[in-house]
Amino acid sequence: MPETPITMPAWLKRGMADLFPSGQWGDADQQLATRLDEAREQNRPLRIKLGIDPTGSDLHLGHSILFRKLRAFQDAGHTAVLIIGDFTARIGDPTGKSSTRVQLTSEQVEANAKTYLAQLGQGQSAERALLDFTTPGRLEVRRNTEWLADLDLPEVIALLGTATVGQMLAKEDFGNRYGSGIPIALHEFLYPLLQGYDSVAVQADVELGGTDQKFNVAMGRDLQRHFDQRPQFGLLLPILAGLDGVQKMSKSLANTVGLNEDPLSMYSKLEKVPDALVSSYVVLLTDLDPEVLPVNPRERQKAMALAVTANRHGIAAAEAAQNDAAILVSGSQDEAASVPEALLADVNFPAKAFYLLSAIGLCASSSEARRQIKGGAVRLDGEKITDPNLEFTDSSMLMGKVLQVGKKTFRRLTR
RNA sequence: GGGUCGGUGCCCGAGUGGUUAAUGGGGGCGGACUGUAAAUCCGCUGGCUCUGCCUACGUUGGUUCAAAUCCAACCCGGCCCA
Repeated sequence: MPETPITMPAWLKRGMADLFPSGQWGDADQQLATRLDEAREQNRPLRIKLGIDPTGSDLHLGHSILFRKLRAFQDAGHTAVLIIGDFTARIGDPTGKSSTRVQLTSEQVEANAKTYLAQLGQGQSAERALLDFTTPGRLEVRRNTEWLADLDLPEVIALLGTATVGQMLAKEDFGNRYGSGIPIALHEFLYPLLQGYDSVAVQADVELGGTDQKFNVAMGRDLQRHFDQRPQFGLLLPILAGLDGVQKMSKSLANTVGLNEDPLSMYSKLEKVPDALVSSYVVLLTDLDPEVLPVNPRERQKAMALAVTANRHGIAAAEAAQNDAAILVSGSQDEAASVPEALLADVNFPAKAFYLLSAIGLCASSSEARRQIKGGAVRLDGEKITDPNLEFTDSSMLMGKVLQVGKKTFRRLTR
């Protein structure tokens, strides 16, 4: 006789894109709410797995969706198991065809892992931290070299034996690549298996991931069964759309907001995300009720940008950023407090305008700087510069002035 | 291993001996407009303290006054065969 279905708490459901298995009825292996309930009764926290590959140095808002959910589990008393994929990262993720796969050294991987942890709030004040690093029992940080580095060939072969080529090709991206003649290296097939094996190694009850991770998370379930463990639940969250509003937020697409960006640039980027994205940003990146947002689309953007920025930097800094963003656009730079500074010490005088822009990093190259000037994008204290070769004889004539490229990139020149 | 087709700028993709930093599209950036948006229109889109110079069409070498374009070897990939 079926039990009454247990409703899932709101914190769990918020933003959720997929949950499997997710039967309305069923025992603790079929229904996450039941498993949560069981955990409470037995006073045994669930183990919530989230894996990250330390292949870069910056985390962005897209990542933070997952960390926020992980944090919600922590706050509900469960154990976050953060897996740093140092093994897989070192081999180099082969996804993406022609790019030479950079083999990261273990030193680089470890350095990246450290910056990740710092961005998540390790060693920082608890209120700003994305994860709870301090409450005992709430966080385990594990590196998968711990169990992957020592697998021997028979074990690897056994792992490979648990899946078929057909299953692999059923995975969307493998299937697409195969279908359109883009090479797939054999060892790429090993990745889902290794990620699944991570679940075995840490005995995960739940694995968090983006919706693109469904295959890998499901693989974890298969492997756990294979190793006589209770299979984990897969809780998938949406992939955050990037600032372009179309593609996923990804550093290589240059449409990200970094977690350690200053409040002003964070706010400035967020307040102009496409209207269609505002609600999803609110749901996925804040605790606000989307219902309470202003109706006016412009005001919605601002409210969202303020909330997300405040989440990271505190409400005071976020409000200052909002204020400064408005001031900067209206053209009165002098009143804005939080304009990032640029050091004139890096510039050799006399300096022509195009060289100045590239020397302080406002433009990617001096050719780029010439183009921007010719395109009418560059202003010094609000006054348009039209001649790329305009020469500044020494730094004193520039001190304290605000140099601007386009509508939203500003630097205050200092020594 | 054999056959065959192919490797061009951020991406796709033209170009098959000579005003070629290389058509076109996408993307990106900038300008106008606007809601700091979308849509639309316009411009730009290798680098260099730049009236010029340098580096670019898988790699290396060769032919030529001249090569992304011809030749050779090599590297890498798709497909078919084994």
